[in-house]
Amino acid sequence: MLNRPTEIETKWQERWYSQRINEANRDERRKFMIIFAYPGVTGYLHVGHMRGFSYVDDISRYMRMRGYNVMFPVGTHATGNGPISLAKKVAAGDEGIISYLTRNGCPEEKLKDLTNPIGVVDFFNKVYVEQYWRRFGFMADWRRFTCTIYKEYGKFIQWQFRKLNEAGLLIQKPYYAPSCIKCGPVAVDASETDISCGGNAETTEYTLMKFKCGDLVLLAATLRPETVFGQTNFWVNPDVEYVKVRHENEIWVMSRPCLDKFHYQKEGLEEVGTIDGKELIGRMCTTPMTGRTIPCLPATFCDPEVGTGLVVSVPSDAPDDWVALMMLQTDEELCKQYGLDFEMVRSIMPIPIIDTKGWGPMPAVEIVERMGITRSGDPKLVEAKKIVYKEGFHSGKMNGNCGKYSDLPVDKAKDMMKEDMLRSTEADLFFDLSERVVCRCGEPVVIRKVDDQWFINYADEELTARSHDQAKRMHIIPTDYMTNVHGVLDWFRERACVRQGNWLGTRFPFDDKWIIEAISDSTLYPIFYTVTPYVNDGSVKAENLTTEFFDHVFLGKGDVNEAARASGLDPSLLAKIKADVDYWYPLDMNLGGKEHMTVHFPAFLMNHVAILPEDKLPKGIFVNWYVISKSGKISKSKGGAQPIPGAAEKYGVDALRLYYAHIASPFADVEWDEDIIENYVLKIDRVMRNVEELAAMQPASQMSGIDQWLLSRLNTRLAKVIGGMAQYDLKTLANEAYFEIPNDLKWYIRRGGNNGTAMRKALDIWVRMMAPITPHVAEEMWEHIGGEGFVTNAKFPEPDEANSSMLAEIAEDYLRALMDDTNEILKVTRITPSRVLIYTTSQWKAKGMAMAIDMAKKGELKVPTLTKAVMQDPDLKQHGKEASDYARKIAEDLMKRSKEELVKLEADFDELAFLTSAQNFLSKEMGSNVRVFSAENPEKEDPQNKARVAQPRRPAIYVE
RNA sequence: GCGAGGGUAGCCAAGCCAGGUCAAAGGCGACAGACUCAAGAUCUGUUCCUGCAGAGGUUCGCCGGUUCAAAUCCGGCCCUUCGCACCA
Repeated sequence: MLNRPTEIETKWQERWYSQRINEANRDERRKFMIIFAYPGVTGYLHVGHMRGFSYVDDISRYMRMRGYNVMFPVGTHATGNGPISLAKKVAAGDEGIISYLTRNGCPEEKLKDLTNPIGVVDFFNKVYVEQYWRRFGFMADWRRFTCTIYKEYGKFIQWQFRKLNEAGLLIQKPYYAPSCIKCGPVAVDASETDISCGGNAETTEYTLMKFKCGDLVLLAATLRPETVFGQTNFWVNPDVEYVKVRHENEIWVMSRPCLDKFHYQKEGLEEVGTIDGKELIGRMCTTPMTGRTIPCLPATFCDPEVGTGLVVSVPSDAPDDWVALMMLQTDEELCKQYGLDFEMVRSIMPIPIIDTKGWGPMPAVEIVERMGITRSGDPKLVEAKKIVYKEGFHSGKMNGNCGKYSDLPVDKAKDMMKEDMLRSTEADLFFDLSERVVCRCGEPVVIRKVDDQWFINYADEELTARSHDQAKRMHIIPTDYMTNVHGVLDWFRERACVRQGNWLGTRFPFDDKWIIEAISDSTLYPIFYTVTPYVNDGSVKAENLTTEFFDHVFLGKGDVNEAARASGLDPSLLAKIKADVDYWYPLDMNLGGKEHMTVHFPAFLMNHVAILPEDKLPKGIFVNWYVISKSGKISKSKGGAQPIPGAAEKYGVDALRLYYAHIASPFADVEWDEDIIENYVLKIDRVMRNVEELAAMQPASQMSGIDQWLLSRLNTRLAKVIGGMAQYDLKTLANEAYFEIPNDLKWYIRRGGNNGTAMRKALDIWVRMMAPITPHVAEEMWEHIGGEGFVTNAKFPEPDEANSSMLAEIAEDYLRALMDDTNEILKVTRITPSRVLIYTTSQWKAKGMAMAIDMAKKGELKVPTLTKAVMQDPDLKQHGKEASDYARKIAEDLMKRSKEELVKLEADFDELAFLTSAQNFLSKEMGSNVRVFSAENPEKEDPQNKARVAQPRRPAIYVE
């Protein structure tokens, strides 16, 4: 056998792929189609990504060994601006990106290809397929590869959108989206793919309320429109210069940063001048809705960067306002300075507006007092605001001061009052980010209004209901997600599905200015893999992929000849493709990382439900967790993780695959730790040497007890593995095949097993069990033990009743327990034994046990019942108190036993004969002479009268 | 804020849904022994506490409950991780 992993990998990959056993073609077998959610082309991937990918290959290999015709296609997702921005940087000679590329193995001469986005995509497509997936020996059908920017893929996506439109699921309405002022829309997310800072920012919706102030309109931005009835005054920052902005017939006042941002959200804003905050102070303005007159007062906490830089004061419910008001009301000097009438200021009283359980009428006043806050800018105010807001929002009710909104819960009143003010044009909307966000290009990110944004209406009730139904029928792993996915489906709303700007992707079929967005073009795609081989071999071209083509092959619409005419394809080819689609689809399993739980998986499901007939809806979802580094998630954009080819070379592909499968349940994050990987490298090596040594064993015709034991054990393990794999439990497979079975084999050898015939059977089973997870070394071992063909194509072993031997398993368990007991005695007594004497149970105890088991099986076992029965039996009765003590003891013991254990205990197992046959083994193990007697043997040696404590399955032991 | 997960021996990690075979698989580490000139590999034993006879005691985040019986079921609490929409 070869022993260098890389040699083994190369050898078998060449054979697999040259014989094309990885290619999936329709035949009579049951089919199984599995994919992983294709990765985005954003640069080099890292060892963490291989976790989920390798699960798919493990499962696909297992399923093919179980007799399924398995299709495992791969592809990539290149939609978006990732490739564009990468190409730009390479073109600009950015040193960071170039060092990142070369460090990951990009040859110098390739760099020039990476200066354009398509070059980037082509390059990485090759890297993913060759350096990752083929390198890992995947049984993927490479002929089916596709990428989201291929023009044929685009045809498919356009068809998908036509179908969504026909289903009435495309809608158009205004949208407020984060957008770089230069690059267009960006994703604001913590991994900061598009942006260089501000990943945790959220979009906040402010209600802009208008306050008439002479010929001006002051705009106050608020998150709490429901507090209108509690407004007592207006806050202006005296140190800020505000701008006057003409909008239609009004002159609005706001801070300059606000105007800068507002431009992206509102048409027709024209700056017509500026006004100092100081000038506004002391003026009176009119509140919206209530039409009251309130004064403008000075406040330094008004930040021009937040909202409009102008704030309306609700001291009853806003701690900031109450504190500022208190300060002003006790500072006559300051009031004078601004020319304010001190008495007027002092006469301002908070107006209670919300009743909140556990609070008085004015929570802000209350909490400020409780927390001992006395001045603006106190950091405790942040917390105070949070508490009051939260309590009020969730459990508050508008009180009698609130006109027609009285008695409404706060969360309802909030929406109603906002809507009412918007309708009466007393308010407007303004969106802002909760923190500063900067694009990768260095320009700020703002919220931009898009008037005619297209959405996919995932909120559609019928679609949602049907998706729920399908989700219930699906095999969703882990089971937690099976329950959770329903919540997600309900929460799923309209989703913006197209965008403008410099992006790779498919043109929106109804309006060329839009490009279909990155998530919307990656939901229905698994079905496209049924067509890709024909695209890739040239028999179907982009122009053939007409609506009629897809309607016919995917939906079974229309006559084949009509569809052939419309698509320009031969009817026989069309019929063949349709038959393929009907054979392969639905998709049996879609595996993806946990990040897909709230967006990709529901969208994947809903698009299928929206477009495809019932018999083509997906059947399974598998969610896997991450490999993380010590510092947190290994991030694509931040790098720092081991490149995949380097890891493959260093550890060997099979060791890595075993690591992924065995290190933890797929539903837990694991930490990448090189020392742990090394252990798996050793494990693979050990297993191979094991097989080599065991295969050399000479055949024997006679089956001994230990031979039977070995085969029976394998049987038991197989049953467990196959049971687990019904849930794709790769960890159990890995644990049994690579850890438990080697331990069994060790025991077999230790017990003197040396039957090559039995071993041959065992190895045949064992090697096949290893084939799904570590296929390369499994092939190597399979070849070595004389297996036929590829183990990849072999059947997965199944438990064979003929190999099962309960007695053999009972015997070895019994022996182990005896050895453990003896060891414990030796440990406690610190005796180095010169002689060990063992006594098996006496007949009357065996009889008592049988009676107890009988009762236990009927569920009648109780201490008094057994004691009574025992004392009525003449054989037992003669042992008097010893018998009744024994009865109590075994009754207590057996009541705790499971059914399986009772069956084992009941089995007719001859302890004396077995131990006698194991006498030599025990002597060798103990390093001393071991002798076995029946407790009833009158000839026995029994210096300390130990024999009488012997029980069934619990021999007495004497050491000296 | 909304939603979901997790806390198991020195460490990693099964077990929990279907309570009893659980002082709790497996791995790693550590210690001791065998083999070896030696190291490594391999094999054997030990690795919560106590114990000179195979036993007993206390454990599965904390508190309480259900039960003959709880790591497992129920309630509350503490800590922690994750997802939340133009990243896929």
